[in-house]
Amino acid sequence: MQEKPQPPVGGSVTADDVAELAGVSRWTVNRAYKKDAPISAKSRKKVMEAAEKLGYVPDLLASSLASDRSNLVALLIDDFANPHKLVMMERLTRILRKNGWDTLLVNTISEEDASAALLNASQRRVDAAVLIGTKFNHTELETALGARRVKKLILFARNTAYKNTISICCDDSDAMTMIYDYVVKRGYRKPLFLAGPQSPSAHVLRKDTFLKLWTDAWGETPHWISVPAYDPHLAFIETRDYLKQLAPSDRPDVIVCENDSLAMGAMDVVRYELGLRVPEDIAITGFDDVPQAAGPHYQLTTYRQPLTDMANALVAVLKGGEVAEDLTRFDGHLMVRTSA
Amino acid sequence: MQEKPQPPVGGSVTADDVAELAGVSRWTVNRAYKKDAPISAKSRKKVMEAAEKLGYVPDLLASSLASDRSNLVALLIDDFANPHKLVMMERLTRILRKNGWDTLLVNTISEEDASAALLNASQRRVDAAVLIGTKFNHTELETALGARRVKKLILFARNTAYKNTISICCDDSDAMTMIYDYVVKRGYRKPLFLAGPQSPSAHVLRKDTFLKLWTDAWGETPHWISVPAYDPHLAFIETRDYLKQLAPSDRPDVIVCENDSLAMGAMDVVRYELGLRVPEDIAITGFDDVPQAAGPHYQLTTYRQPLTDMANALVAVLKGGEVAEDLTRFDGHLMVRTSA
DNA sequence: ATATTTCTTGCACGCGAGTGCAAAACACTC
DNA sequence: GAGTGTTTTGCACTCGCGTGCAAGAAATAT
Repeated sequence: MQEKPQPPVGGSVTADDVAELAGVSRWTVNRAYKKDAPISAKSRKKVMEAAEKLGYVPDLLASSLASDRSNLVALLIDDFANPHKLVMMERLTRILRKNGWDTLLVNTISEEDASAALLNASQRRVDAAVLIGTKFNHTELETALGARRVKKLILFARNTAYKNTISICCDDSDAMTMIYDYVVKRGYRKPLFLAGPQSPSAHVLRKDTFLKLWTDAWGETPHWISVPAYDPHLAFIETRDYLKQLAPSDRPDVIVCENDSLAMGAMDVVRYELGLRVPEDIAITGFDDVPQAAGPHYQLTTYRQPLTDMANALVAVLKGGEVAEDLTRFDGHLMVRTSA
Repeated sequence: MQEKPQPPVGGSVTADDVAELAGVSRWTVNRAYKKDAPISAKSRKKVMEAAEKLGYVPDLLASSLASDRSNLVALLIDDFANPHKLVMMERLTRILRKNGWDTLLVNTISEEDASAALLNASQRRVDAAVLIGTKFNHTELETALGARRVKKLILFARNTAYKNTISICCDDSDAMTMIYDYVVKRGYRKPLFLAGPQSPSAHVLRKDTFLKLWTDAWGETPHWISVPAYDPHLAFIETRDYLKQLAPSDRPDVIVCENDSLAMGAMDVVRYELGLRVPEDIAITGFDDVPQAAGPHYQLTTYRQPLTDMANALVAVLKGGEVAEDLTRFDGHLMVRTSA
């Protein structure tokens, strides 16, 4: 029923139409839209007025095709259970948009679809693929680069040794060292490390750093368990199963988590399954500083990454210059709250 | 440094290349990729082999340009504080992708950027714009339709009386009636309604329905307050300010919230600011059934919308057929948990 | 074997704009 | 006002593929 939009004329207005009305050539019309193009103020004005009158907007599809620059970025996510992703998406889309890029949201949850989705994105000639997922594997990356149209592959908030890839993240080992120092300073001595999926990808660095620091300083390696996804609910299950089979005297006095998503699940276990207090009985630390972490319930001591700076760095990379600084060493803050 | 991908030849493989290698014309190559196109099995096979060998993938940009069908949908969001959005995004992207559509994520948080973002999306000739935001205003919609390239405007999980717009949502008034019935059945008699922004858009229907039902049945209109965004933290603040100035005897016995995002904020107030118990002192209901609502902490009684069905309906609309059924009357379930 | 019908294939033209260069228009100097 | 330099403008060609139609090949009928 609502089948007839197109209040103006049928079809869309092209640069030719504008050119005719403005009494110039089509190329001049296009120039009018290009920042610092060789065009006189007068004819730009004529063009803009004509464009306004006709409701003309340049067609990005045609433009991308002709120029081989799509101003499109694919954002690949496989982890919609982690609220931090929402924060990242908001920040990234906003900052990318401000700089002229649009964002293609690609859901790579199911393994099979992942490479298909990536391929599909590449068919749109995205200027870059940004991964903020967790489980990406190397063959997937190969696929991405294999499809020649993905010009840049960027891991956001993740580090990796994989070549041909640009990583924008903070220094996990510095960050984890801060957490370690804090935990030790507060007097905790029986830590449990709660890790995410043990894929060959990024986060393991956090675990490894913490375990190594602890082992070097105290002579014994802390226990640790792994959760197959950064999902609070899965973290809840794994942590519960682990803690419940432990004698009370063997319980940790602090659970250091790879991120907030896991920390929230762990805290729920401590309180609702074990009936213990946080931090008096068991303290908890996270990573990411999701919005909920600041709420009265969790009050999570965690680490906040400088997302805005990182997003701006992403823009810089997209703009193409060789970026001088090291993009894997951003510094964040330790947010101290009451959970530890 | 990682500046030379393109393992194969420089530039990308086009249908012409494939055609040459396969010994057919370019058009036959394209036909090979088109479901039920007039082409012999033999030549399709030849083409596919050649394509495989060269690593050819059809260019969607060129295709969209030529066919005026982008298979792109713009997803507009202005509310990244509500965890339910993450669920929606996951569901929508997955189902859209399965049906051949890609998703452009457009952040419309800042009012100024909103119409610019929308315009920008329209320049990519999206097949439709799907709004899952909250504060969209009518002028924005006008802008969207004004840019002739937005062919369809769809409100997802929101109802509206606005013409030229397709709404896919569940029947808010049925849903709210279920909640009302439940609340009454459980014996609550002093409700407070916690509403979101009072824009001329959708959700007010939930508030209006509840207030009307209550007023009709009990002769007096419940108190209600409004939060300027569906943000748990803002809900916390508003609810706290309201409840704290109330004499204990005037406190509600149940807080009916427009959605879970608000409900979580409200519950935190009840517990951590008032030091009361949920549901014994004050019960709480939500709407949406976000993942956290099922966690041990909130255990929120809420209403779950049939997102998958709704997403499939969206696909049906995109596929263009006049959809017979009423798209504004999906039915969800009341998820009864311990919060009320 | 010839006439028909049906399936395949090739092609001209178009989608809407970008690029680099050459011609045209304007400015300025002496 | 001719000569030189600079700014503007126009144009041919290209990007990779879709559409509709007409010619060619293959299959069926007579």
